[in-house]
Amino acid sequence: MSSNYGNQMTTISDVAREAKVSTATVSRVLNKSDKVRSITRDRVNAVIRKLNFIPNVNALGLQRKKTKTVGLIFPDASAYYFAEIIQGINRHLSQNDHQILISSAHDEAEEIKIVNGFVKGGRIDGLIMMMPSANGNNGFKIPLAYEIPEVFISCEINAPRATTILLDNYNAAREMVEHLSRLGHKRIAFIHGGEHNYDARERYRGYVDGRRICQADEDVNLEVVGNFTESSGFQATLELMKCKPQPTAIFAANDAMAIGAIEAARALKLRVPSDLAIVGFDDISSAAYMDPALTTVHVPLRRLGRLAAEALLKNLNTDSAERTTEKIIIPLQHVIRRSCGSEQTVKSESF
Amino acid sequence: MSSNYGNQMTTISDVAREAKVSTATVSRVLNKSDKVRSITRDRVNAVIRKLNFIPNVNALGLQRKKTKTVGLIFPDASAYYFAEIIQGINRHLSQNDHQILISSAHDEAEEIKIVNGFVKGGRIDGLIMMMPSANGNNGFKIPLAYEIPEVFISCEINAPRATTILLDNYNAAREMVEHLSRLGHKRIAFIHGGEHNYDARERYRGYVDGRRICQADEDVNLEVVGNFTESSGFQATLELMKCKPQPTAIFAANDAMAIGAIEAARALKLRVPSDLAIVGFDDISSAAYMDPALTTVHVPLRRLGRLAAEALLKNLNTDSAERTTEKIIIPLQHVIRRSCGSEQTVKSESF
DNA sequence: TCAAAATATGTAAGCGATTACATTTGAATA
DNA sequence: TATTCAAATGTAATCGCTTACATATTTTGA
Repeated sequence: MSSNYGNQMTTISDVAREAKVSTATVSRVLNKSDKVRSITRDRVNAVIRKLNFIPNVNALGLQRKKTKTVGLIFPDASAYYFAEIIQGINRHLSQNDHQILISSAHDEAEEIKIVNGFVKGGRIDGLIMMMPSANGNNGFKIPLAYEIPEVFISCEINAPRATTILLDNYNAAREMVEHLSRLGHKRIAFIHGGEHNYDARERYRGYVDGRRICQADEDVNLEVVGNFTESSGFQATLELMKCKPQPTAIFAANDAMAIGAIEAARALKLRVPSDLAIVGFDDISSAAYMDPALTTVHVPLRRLGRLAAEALLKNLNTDSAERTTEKIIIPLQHVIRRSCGSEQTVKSESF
Repeated sequence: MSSNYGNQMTTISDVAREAKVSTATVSRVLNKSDKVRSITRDRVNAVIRKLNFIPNVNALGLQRKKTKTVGLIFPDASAYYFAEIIQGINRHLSQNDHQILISSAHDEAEEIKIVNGFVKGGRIDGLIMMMPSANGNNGFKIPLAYEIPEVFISCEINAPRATTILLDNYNAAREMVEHLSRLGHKRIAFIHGGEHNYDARERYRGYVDGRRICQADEDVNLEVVGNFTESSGFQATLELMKCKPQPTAIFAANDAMAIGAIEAARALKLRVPSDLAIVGFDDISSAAYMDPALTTVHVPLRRLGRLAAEALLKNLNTDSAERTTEKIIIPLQHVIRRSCGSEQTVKSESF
């Protein structure tokens, strides 16, 4: 049983002994202090290389109160979202010599517990949180009290001295409705992603406003609530098509539900887009390969991740008093494909 | 500039002072030692709760040589794979009070550097590596020298005292060919995933053997190399269909390439499955929703992740001398849908 | 050449925990 | 009540590193 780091950890003392200097000097070399004679520096560096010495992170963290580690919290749900964003974050952080500690939380109580452990345990220097279900008024207060830099992705907490990164869901959704309207649709249905989700709420808001602006039908029967899964999109569509008069277009709050909607249309022997136009949101990778290819809104998830990482790094060496409250909004672009029935801008998918 | 943990970190001394005991006693309470009088224990616990004390992880790591952290290395590539597996790992580890430090590496040199930093830096207690491109003979030696427990996912390094978890790609691929053969196909083409990938090589091996067993055509023109992307599947299919006589079935080494193949068939005005049967491997979530729904092999990625986490945890408190070399092979199941043209087992996709 | 100034290096305390060992406490026994 | 001994608690060293301060060395200038 038990075991320490297993093999011999080389420590700074080993290096000092071998190089015939004190640990202080080794430390100065490691930290690129300028007050070391170059001949000494070379000797120490040679030993460091020879022994393959890497400073112990725990000792560093204990002493410096910095761990070069960033915490990343995300909900269990959307694997695709998560995977893409984390890829963006990861790339940028590792290029800047920082590590990522991850954890997923189902609810806010769990989230608070995790963040609490990370921060008070001295594990992390900064925090990136993805929690679309949070909304300022449900008591999500604790993490904000900590004085490490924080970046919130897609949630509407108005966190002072933190950075919030949001997608411009509202305008993209409104413009999508306008696009459908220009194609002649009057009865444009919407499959909601669920009240508890920030992105979903914003997309819905864009839909409602777009519908009004275009003077399309404002029938509440044209709105059904799904939960971002294919099967909910399928069910929602069956529901919507019972409505009289039937909708001629369906706008799903994400691509997965749009795929379910297409499947449902097929089950109902409706042709997409001629009988029923269907559009989504996200531009997942398969959207371009489906039949018909899905008209949707492109969401640059990796870029989102990179922006989050950049924002965090910027604040990592900043005293909390100097930090500002920032909100970054990412504009979104439509990708017009076949499923909306528009022929005007059919981009040839470049294989 | 600068900043420590920001707000007051409560330390064990704060607790000791407040509870009027020594830090040793607080430590004993924290570690559930039985030699603390219950009245003292209660008093200390009350203070711990009152001050919201959480032990500093760096101090713990320095002292105990254990960080309750597991390193997770994966290649940059396959987001879907990664996301699913990590979800499985994450769930199991967090239930068992362990954190995950992630990093992605493009090549093995980078990988070695990262692992080296993690291990010698004292950051992690164990390691899970996903690196399908590794193969025992290309000098991937260094991580194996460390004495922390290791789990390798989908790679064929024969690591002593480590656990390797593999998918039963070979048999699943062979059986898929047999299935196509039973449907009457003689010219079964294969889109390879690339020589550098373990899963791809195994699937190819299964294809070759299946083809021979079924006495299907053994024409090298029926084999094209792709790279696991949709577009490579598209290109590969255009290539394959130039072959005379044309293949009547295409087996793609993963679903993404199968999707590209279907797209290509569509471009060539071929109907799937009547003109050309197409099958994939992975069972990605959209496979069931495509048109036609994709016949494929289901790969239980989350379970794979959980198994990896379990295997690692099991070894975490085991001395390296007591560790055994283990190999876990996960059997795979086919999912027969429409794209292969089989009507015998069409499972109704349950919405 | 020698003192003063400037620069390089060493010494030792401390970061926040654990733990071997020493000491105190209190219950049991005579 | 005094004595003994086990149980409870405290003291201080330690983990690997940084850094203020002390000391040693080199450089500079007269």
